Amino acid sequence: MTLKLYNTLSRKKEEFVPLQDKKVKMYACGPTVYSYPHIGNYRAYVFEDLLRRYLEYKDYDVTLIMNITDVDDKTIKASDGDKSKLLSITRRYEKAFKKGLSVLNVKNADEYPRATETIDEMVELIEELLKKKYAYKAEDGSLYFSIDKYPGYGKENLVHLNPDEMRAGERVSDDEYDKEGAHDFVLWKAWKEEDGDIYWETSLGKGRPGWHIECSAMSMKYLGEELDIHCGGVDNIFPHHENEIAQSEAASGKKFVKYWVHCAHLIYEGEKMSKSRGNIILLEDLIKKYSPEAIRLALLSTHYRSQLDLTDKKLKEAEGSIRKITDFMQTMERIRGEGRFVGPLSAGRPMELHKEFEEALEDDLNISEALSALYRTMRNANILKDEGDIGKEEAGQFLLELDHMNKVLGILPEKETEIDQSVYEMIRQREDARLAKDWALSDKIRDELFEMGYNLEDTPRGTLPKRRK
RNA sequence: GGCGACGUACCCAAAUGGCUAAGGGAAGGGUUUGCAAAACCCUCAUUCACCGGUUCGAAUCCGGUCGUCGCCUCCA
Repeated sequence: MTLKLYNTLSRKKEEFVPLQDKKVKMYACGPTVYSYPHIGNYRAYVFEDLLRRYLEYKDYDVTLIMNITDVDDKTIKASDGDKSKLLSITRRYEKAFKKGLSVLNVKNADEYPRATETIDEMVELIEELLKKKYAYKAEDGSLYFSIDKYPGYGKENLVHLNPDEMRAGERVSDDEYDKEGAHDFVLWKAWKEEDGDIYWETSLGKGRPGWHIECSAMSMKYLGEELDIHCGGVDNIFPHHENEIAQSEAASGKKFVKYWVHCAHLIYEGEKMSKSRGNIILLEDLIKKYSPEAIRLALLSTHYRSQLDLTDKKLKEAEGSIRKITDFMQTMERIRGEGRFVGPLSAGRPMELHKEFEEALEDDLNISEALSALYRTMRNANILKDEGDIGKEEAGQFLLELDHMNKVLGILPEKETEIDQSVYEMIRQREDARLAKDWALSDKIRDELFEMGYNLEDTPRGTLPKRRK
């Protein structure tokens, strides 16, 4: 089986074949740390995590790099041109960002390089572009990339725009006034008074890097001049990624990225999140009402290339699904550990449904089909359970199936905590009471266990305790 | 104006030329159970925004119409 991914470059699904046998060099655009990340930002990171986990599931050796943009117009504005304030602000939001990733069970990238710590590499790259005449210095000392020198710009790569027909100038900011070409983009921004003490003295002059150059410099630093996968939100396609291609390929003379993979946006309750609407939703807001697993599942359960409308209803549904899955897992755990579930079994072995799960994900990460395979796996097992026709071995196999799928989905706890022996003792007492038809005592014990945090499930082969969430 | 995506049941959401249009949720009915919870079973789109066309055959391809949305130098 081969994974197929939709490549923005070709606008088609393509078979994924890494540049070098089983190694995957993956780069994901990270956050600009000037405020708390909202739930829409996390959708992209959760999607990237799904892709990364699936590649690892397929035994690829993935190296993932994610940048932290800790100096740009917004961060400088937020820190009033005070370098130490810049540091404290960006570190605070970087920390919040990483905390959110861990809450959502997003696996760590191999490196999170910061822009402010990659200045040398960026300068080096810009020097190379100057040498090759792709870059020029404007009157104010800023350096720009000249797209006239790079004929494929906007035509052959990610976007199909005609630079002459673009509505240039509508939102040209004041610090871009002396570019030679209307669409040239800045590589290095010369120092201005409002930048205060936020600047670097380099061979390029006193100033700071432009935004686009950091991703090129960082990816080259950690992954080399050619990458397998570069991902980010669809909004980055133009101009950010188009610019990255231009500057990287101009400097290296090599094809920068083999597969560009972009994630669609998230809207909330049918509306785009924006400051003016006042509907920016932070992870910490949602966490008050929903479990991290449910939030992760809700973010995951719409295909990454479709716009996701996150709603309260959807989150509640996801919460129910998580309960259903964890409940199932616990049932199987108990059966696996329960002595009475041994004996001759007539039904067939568990189906290898993780194969169907895999086949679904092979097709550009078709998550709906994949989740469908998960639900069908659970139903197969539950049918056997209801018929009392499941034993320790089968339960163990179903758990293995579940574990396979969860390696990719990341929506279940890694390991189940032990159930205290006293719980089993109480269950035995309740079973005695039930045999004696002492329903009052039986129900009293059940209530006590409920208070202790357990639901009971009576099956043909005995009672199973399940931890309440 | 240019580039692009989408419109499938009450809701969410797959299937992209061919067996009965996945799966989940909600709803109704039932089985099981001392009761409960959970689970399981049944029902829930002769039809895929609309109109034409191509084809033996279309939700899927082509043309048009209507509607929603994204991008066109802040953005995940």
